Amino acid sequence: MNATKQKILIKSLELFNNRGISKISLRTIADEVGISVGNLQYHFKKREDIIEALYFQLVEKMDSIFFIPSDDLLKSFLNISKEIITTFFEYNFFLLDFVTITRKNQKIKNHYSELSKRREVEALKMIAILINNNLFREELLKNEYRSLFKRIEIISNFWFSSVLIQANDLSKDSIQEYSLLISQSIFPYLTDEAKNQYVNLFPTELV
Amino acid sequence: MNATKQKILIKSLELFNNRGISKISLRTIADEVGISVGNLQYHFKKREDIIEALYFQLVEKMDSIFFIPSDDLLKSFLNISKEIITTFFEYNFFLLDFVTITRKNQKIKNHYSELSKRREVEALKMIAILINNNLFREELLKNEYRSLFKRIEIISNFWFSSVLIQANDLSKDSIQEYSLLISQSIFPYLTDEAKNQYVNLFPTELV
DNA sequence: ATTATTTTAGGACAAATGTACTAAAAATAA
DNA sequence: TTATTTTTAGTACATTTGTCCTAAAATAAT
Repeated sequence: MNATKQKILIKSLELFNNRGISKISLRTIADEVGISVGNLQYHFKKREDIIEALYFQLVEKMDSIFFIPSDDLLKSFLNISKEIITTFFEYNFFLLDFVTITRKNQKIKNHYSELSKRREVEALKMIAILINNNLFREELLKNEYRSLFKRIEIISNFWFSSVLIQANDLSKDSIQEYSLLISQSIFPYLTDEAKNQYVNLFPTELV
Repeated sequence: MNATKQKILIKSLELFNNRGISKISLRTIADEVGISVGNLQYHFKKREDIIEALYFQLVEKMDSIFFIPSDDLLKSFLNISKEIITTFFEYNFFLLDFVTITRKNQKIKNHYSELSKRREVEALKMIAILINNNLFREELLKNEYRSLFKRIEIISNFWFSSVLIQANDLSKDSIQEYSLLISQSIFPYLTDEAKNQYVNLFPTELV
């Protein structure tokens, strides 16, 4: 990719993350990159194009997460959510303005919607395997694991927001806290055998 | 309260909910109410004042939820989250722009932050009672119930957003779906006795 | 009835923003 | 070297927005 285009994306991401998407005008970006607005618009005709480009960067990174191999089933399942949050962190502006962005950009909205459906299928397949391996218990309620997935999805998408509505900045430290929030939500569904494995993975977490 | 002031708040709430806070200018509100912008500003000096007024309306309604008495401990615990979501629904604009609003308005941010802390204490007290009554099991992990509270808080605050980033409108029907999401997240922490009660409360939910 | 106060309307302003347009400069191809 | 294409800068414009200000109208107080 063109060097200027690259620089624009990097700087935009930084500015969006730090000050919020609505605070960043094209002039601000151009100034920070050290180019003219005219030039900026040569590379990205519409402001929305920058956001779209960043979105698809994010999606690409997210996709790669699901291909990290591991022989330890439970461990890799627990790790995925942490990986997701870490990647989201790099693009947190997007999650902080998730509603605003999808409200304005039908393309992103549709794409995300499809993505989310695919993720759900993948996750449920993974859980089915975990049940087969006697690591997750059987469902006791209807769609119990679909519910679990939905909850994890919401928390992954919005924990940044939930931090920021109270705190004044987004520290990387809180990733640990929030990935624990998700791990703990999985714990009750584990079989006794898997609970032992869990305790080995998070030894400090036992009461 | 002054009649005009009342009308402004009602209309603003409606407009904010339907079109998103950022799409609604003072002119739009004035037009819809049928008054001049000058008059609008006589009643609310700053745009922010309207939002603040609506926020404190919401808080007042939320407070009343926690005083609904019930003799059935588990039932009332499960009902609270549904009540919260129903009330949030009336003010959904607020949750959809939670980050933007708190980013701009330190007063609301501080107030919400304190509120959230108080709610956590209340919730944990309630759970302690439920444990004493043999309805919830003991904690197996450190801060397990604090985590549970946090998750429920995030889901309550952001499920609107999570619906809207995929769907095009916010239907009242989905309240049922999302309150179930929360109930189900509580289920694994119940004692066998309480699980029976749960199944009686949601008979269709059994696998 | 008059005076004072509250409420309303309407216009004006300054600032910000996305975008369109033109022309110069730089890089590349012929 | 010349011609062509790509990249850059700078300006201008239309629109929107929150807020301010003044004066008229309506209401309340005396």
